[in-house]
Amino acid sequence: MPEGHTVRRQATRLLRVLGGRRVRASSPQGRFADGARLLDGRVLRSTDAHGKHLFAGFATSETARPDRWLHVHLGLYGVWLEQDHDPEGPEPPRGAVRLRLTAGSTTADLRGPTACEVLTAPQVRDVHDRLGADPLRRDADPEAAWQRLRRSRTPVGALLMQQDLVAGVGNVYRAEVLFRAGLDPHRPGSAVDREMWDRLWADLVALMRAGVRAGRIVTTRPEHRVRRSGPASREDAHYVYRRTGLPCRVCGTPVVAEPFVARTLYRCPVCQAA
DNA sequence: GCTAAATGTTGAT
DNA sequence: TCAACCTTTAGCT
Repeated sequence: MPEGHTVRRQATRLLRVLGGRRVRASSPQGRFADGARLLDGRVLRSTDAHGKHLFAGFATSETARPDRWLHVHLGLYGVWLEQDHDPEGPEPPRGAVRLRLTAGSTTADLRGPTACEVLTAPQVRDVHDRLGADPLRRDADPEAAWQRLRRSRTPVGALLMQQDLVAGVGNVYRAEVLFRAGLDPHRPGSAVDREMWDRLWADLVALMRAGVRAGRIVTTRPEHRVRRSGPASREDAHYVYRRTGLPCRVCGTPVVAEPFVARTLYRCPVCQAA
């Protein structure tokens, strides 16, 4: 589930349902008992997303500035589950719930995150500082990313996944944006020209914004789908991601998959020729 | 019904 | 380089 667009949605959602309210925090699973205690009884004042990292600012009152932040990274399995319930209380936790946040009749359960911790302001700044340009953020600095990319011999397909370069891109957006650009993932960053980088960045901004709106990743243009009208079906959502052996939507060549930097890389060998 | 893989990162070896 | 985190789903039988 979680690439940058998902985390952005969750940040918005969390603020909408729990923002401005005094929150009960607990760790039914027990692993985050100390952290939950630090948040329990505080007011959720703000949320933010940078790449795949979510921050939630908690304060002592409805008007105070946040003085501690919940920092969550979902990793591969992590998930937020929200429930509406009557005032007597939420349903008992299902599965291993690391953190439960409740205000009024709304509860958000966090399960399976890679990171879940309470940070101070300087520590939050440290996390931001080691993250790169997020296509979903207004303060993103694609120029800095370009300056690093153009000096790197690392394949562009690997660079796009480096969160300190571009934040929020995962395996789906990586594969899809490279396909849409007609770019071989193995090409070194230094062999990507400025025009191509600008195109990649603009496409990431457009695709990820669409992902935030739709709540899912859709990268295909209608003319490349089996069903050309209406919302894209699950089968029609991607050009190459998880389409190993299926014909490329543009040229018909079977899509190939290969292990690449500890992940599976999908591409069309013709549309993305070296 | 079972197994493997999955949109990710960290920390140990 | 690999295990761990922890759950869901796709693809088998």
